[in-house]
Amino acid sequence: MIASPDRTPLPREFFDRPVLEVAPDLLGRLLVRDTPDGPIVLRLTEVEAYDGENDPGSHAYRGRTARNEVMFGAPGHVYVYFTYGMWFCMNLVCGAEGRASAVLLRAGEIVEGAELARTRRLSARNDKELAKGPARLATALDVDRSLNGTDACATGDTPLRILHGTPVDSSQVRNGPRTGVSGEGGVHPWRYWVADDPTVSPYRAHVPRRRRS
DNA sequence: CAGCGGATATTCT
DNA sequence: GAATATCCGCTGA
Repeated sequence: MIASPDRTPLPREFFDRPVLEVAPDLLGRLLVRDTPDGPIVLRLTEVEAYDGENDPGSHAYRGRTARNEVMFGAPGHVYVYFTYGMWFCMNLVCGAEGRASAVLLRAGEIVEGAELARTRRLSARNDKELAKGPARLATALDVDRSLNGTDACATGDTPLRILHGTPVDSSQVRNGPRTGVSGEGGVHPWRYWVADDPTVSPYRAHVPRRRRS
């Protein structure tokens, strides 16, 4: 008998810990996105840790900028960035305020509201692909710049909240190199995923691509 | 299935 | 000016 997922919110203290502790602990948690048409609920299956100013792969590595400002703020808030000219990706800020670490939400399983997610993910060939990859996840949950800086731990009127769900047993957590991270930052095995889960994205090493003339 | 290149704009150097 | 925490569609096996 499997216990049903715990639908109570994760407290802010959950995020106020070192990011390498928080990241694997996020697997199996539930993200609730309230849209005008109804809620979409996602079970997290793949995440990546970025450890502030010490981490060459982190957006915060070269200090505070307009883009990464939210990373330097309080834990439990949402950091959204825009990349490759087309895509949004979302993170949850971790550690004490000023630590500038965050967890990139890379993939998950839509457990409720799949019909709503499908309307934005028309290229997905099946429901397992709806949120298989960080930009796909953000697209499926209708996450864009407007959610940057919002509080995922706030009670009440928030567009996005995170719930306890059912944490994944450590025996089922795998880890390996981060995806698409260039240079020295690529060496850290700070990508975490649920073993054998079909919604986890395929690993791709970073490939620098020159802009066409 | 793998490999490739195009799309696209913000961000930082 | 160059790189990017990516995805998609096409090609060839």
